[in-house]
Amino acid sequence: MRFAPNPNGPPTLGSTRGIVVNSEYVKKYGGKFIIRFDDTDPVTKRPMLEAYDWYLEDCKWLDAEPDEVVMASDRLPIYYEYAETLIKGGHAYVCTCTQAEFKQLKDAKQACPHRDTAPEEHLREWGRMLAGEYEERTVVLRIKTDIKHKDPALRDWGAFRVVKTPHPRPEVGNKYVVWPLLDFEGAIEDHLLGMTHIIRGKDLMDSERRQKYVYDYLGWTYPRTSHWGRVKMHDFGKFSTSGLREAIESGEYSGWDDPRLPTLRALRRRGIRPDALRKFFIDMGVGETDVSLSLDNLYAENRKLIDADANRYFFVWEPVKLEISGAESTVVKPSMHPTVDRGVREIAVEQSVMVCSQDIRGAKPGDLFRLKDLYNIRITGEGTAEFAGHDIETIKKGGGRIIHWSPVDGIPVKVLTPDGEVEGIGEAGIAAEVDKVVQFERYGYVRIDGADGGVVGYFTHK
RNA sequence: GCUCCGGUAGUGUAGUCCGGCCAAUCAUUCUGGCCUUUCGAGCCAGUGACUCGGGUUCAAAUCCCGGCCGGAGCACCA
Repeated sequence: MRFAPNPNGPPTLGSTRGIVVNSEYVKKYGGKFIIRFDDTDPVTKRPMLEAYDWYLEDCKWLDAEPDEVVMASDRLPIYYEYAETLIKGGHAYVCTCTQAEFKQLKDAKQACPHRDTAPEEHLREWGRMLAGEYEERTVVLRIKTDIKHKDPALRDWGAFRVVKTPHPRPEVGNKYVVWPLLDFEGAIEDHLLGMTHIIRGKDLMDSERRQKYVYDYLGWTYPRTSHWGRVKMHDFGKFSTSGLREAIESGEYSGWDDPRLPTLRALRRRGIRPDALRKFFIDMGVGETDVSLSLDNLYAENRKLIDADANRYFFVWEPVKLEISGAESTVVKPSMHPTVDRGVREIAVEQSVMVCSQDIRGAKPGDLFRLKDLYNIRITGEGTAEFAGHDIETIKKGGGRIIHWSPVDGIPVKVLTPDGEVEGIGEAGIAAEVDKVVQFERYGYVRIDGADGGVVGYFTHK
């Protein structure tokens, strides 16, 4: 099995499906998992040097460490060799039609003038291509299929073109001016790497039919294939790698791990666990149906994994101060977790606390509230309340609400969410949870990213 | 325009190849209940689907034909 990305950006939720599903088959049935970088386009989908490592990192994180890593840009001489074989056999030809000319002929099921000249001539022209004697977009090597094929997508397709922009990898640089297109590179590699099965997007369905011509000419057997449909994520808008890159460069996003992005780096930073992602994609299966999915399932899986480990804390957003009269100073000790015994936290309270403004908005004097783990209060005015006893039962019977709160000397906390930033105040203990996922009660799970100069958290999910 | 795929509850999925055991699986969402000093977790219950029309058959989600809807390919992108 293989996963064959173009490293022109970091792995996203979409790539994850390829990584997880392919690697899962290997785990289940044996065989090798190979990651092959299809980095044969130095211009339109120019690879990013950092992204090679990002893919490897993320694969490892996803428990999908490849048995082998191949970079297509290292292997151009191999592709040239097979191209030559095909030319000699009369199965490929050098075509100097313009794109528009060829399209017109192809749509009319007509061969172009170059198609039927002698292989020796094409071999000579191929040599000139490799020598750099042709400019970009003036020449292409085509694979002969059936120019009258009823499906226009299968008629004589391009296998190599001229690109004079240097490749971003320094070890490749400007070594080559003739680059293979995906259908050719992939066809050769899948055979050479001993691929028995291919699972990929259904946008590549016609690739199989095109590549089969090459396999037939070379006497090879095509791997077994299956395809999955288009994936739309309604939690994220439409995005493309190049579009994201622009938005990041313009400062719209903070980087490739901005919590608003569907990249794996962002999800990791938000505290999504790799096993949740694996389960999510394995459960999704490999149907050819187009899916429009919501991340609820992923979040639900993740919640099951993190809940037992997530310590509870109070975090108050849109904080407002509430003065409480008649209460004694005290230190409360709420537990870290409601069902798992992991000790307690200590919070000192004098005559005031911070609460969420939305909780007391509209409250009238006389309304009863329970400050969770502390005591009952009765509202007496705008921003003021009075102590109303310790007995939880009165709240349960009287129907007052239980709300959370924060000490007035708490620490500032900023949470980065897919919908923007939320600022507030929280317990001091949060600062000790860096790199862990905690649950802010009545808010959601948050991964604490840093605590220097105020706590910054990445919102995981509710 | 030509060609190729697909269509099971709000969402994803099992079942479709080899018709009956499918008044249709699982997960999630939503609703309600229990429990609980979280609007969290756990437990319980409920709502909710075979795209439509025809055909074959004793019997169709499953096979055939047509319509409708959705997606993809027809690049010197991957």
